[in-house]
Amino acid sequence: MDNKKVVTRFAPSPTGFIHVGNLRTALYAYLWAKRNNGTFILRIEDTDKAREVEGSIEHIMKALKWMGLDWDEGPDIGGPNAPYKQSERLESYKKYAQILIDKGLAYPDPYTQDELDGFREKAELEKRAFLYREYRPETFDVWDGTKALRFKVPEIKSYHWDDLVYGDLSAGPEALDDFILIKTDGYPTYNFAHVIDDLEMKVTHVMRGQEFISSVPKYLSLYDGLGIERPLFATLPPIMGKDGNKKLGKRDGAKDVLDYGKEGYLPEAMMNFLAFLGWNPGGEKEIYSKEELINIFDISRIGHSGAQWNDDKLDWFNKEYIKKLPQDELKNKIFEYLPEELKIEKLIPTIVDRISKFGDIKEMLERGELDFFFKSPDYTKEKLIYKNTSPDKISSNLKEAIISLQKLDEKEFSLENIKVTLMQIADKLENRGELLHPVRFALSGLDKSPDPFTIAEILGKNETILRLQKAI
RNA sequence: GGCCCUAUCGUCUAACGGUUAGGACAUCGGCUUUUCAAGCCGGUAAUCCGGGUUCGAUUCCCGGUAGGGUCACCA
Repeated sequence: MDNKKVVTRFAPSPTGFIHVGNLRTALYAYLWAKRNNGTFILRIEDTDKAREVEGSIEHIMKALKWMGLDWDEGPDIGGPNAPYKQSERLESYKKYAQILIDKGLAYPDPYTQDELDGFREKAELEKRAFLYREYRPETFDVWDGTKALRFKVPEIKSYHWDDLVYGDLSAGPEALDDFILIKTDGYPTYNFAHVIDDLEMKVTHVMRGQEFISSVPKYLSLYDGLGIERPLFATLPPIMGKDGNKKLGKRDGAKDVLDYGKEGYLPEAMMNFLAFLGWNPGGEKEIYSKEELINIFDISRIGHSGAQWNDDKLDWFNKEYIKKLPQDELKNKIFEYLPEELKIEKLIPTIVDRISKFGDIKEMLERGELDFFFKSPDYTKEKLIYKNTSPDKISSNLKEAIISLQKLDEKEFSLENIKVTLMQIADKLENRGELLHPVRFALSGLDKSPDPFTIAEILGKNETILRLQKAI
């Protein structure tokens, strides 16, 4: 096993978008493959034709690409073990099904759906798990494809196995049953298909969520029945919803991965955040680039307990990554969310300080926080007054400010110079607010706004002077 | 109900028998040029409970409790 090239796979079913829980599974599989210079496979598990949603394969691929999880083999690019869609691998499943039939380990299910429902209902009434194998027929018909093909569990026993994350895992014989290999529609079940595919695609590490633990004995009995070597298992702890009481799932509002992109989250931030949801390299560093994650990711440090989804922490990660963005990239990103008249470079620092994701810009605009730039402020005289200062005093302060600012020429009208100029006046006052507040208000007309120096710099000399004169 | 998994601040986690139980997010307080934001500094806050094992348990074992998962011709 040690010398084998590491092969991992992400195997979604095309039933819609993938959410962040799915994405973390993909991320871990990706990181582990890359860490070991191995292969990361994308395989589409489209065996449930009823639930299939059109366009989801493209959607899923788009989501993986968004976060930079490129696959080495997949339905679009092919690979040595193509095809990578289960619906195109029916011959393989048939072949292995025949092997099982020949071994006497597979048989057609003689019961109707109603009969099965009856058995299940009975078990439920008796408050015990339903086990099909208790109804296994004595003699098997020849399978002609019109009935579902079931696996005959070779040996009913407790299974113990080793998991790379959880260590020793076990399940009682109740977990073992004659599950369906091939459905009446001719497609295999996940239980059967994934085992065959993993074998043929030489997958070495199967990484999947905790919800599969109780199914593992079924797979183990199938590996045994087939007489094939099984891969290594790495079980991932669940991601819980915001309330922390349920596994994250679509029906509880788990969002489409691509929606995070639309809201202005950076893929690097999402990757970093997701990597840390259930895994931690130890130590106190938290910001890790993709390359760093690849170098340090270790299956054995994946946690065992469910982690609650936390938007605040994601926002924090995102802000950290926004701050690290190169100027031109930052500018492009921000301008994407800005109307034409506000695509002003001077505005960028003011915006960056006030957002954690680019989508927040939309809300800033809605709240009118940037109105000062293109609208001449509209306010009542009283708003200019600072505490108990008299209107006359305010006026004379503003006049002094204008005179001083006039001395700066256009070129000198920088944040630093404006600040020095205004502070010189303000410091002579009993209260700095007697100047700073009216100036800020005259320029912005807003109760909450950036500081007066910043606004003045953004507006430029002419507009600043104009608004101050108007205020007087 | 059977089977299985889990349990450290509100949240994500570190500490793989000996620490004043560490960090981050959130929260609270302070500072910085009035407001807002950002930034900086600081505070509050945790080993689920009960038994063992041990000189010593967050750490190992058992039992409870709580939470989660699973028992499909879904994956």
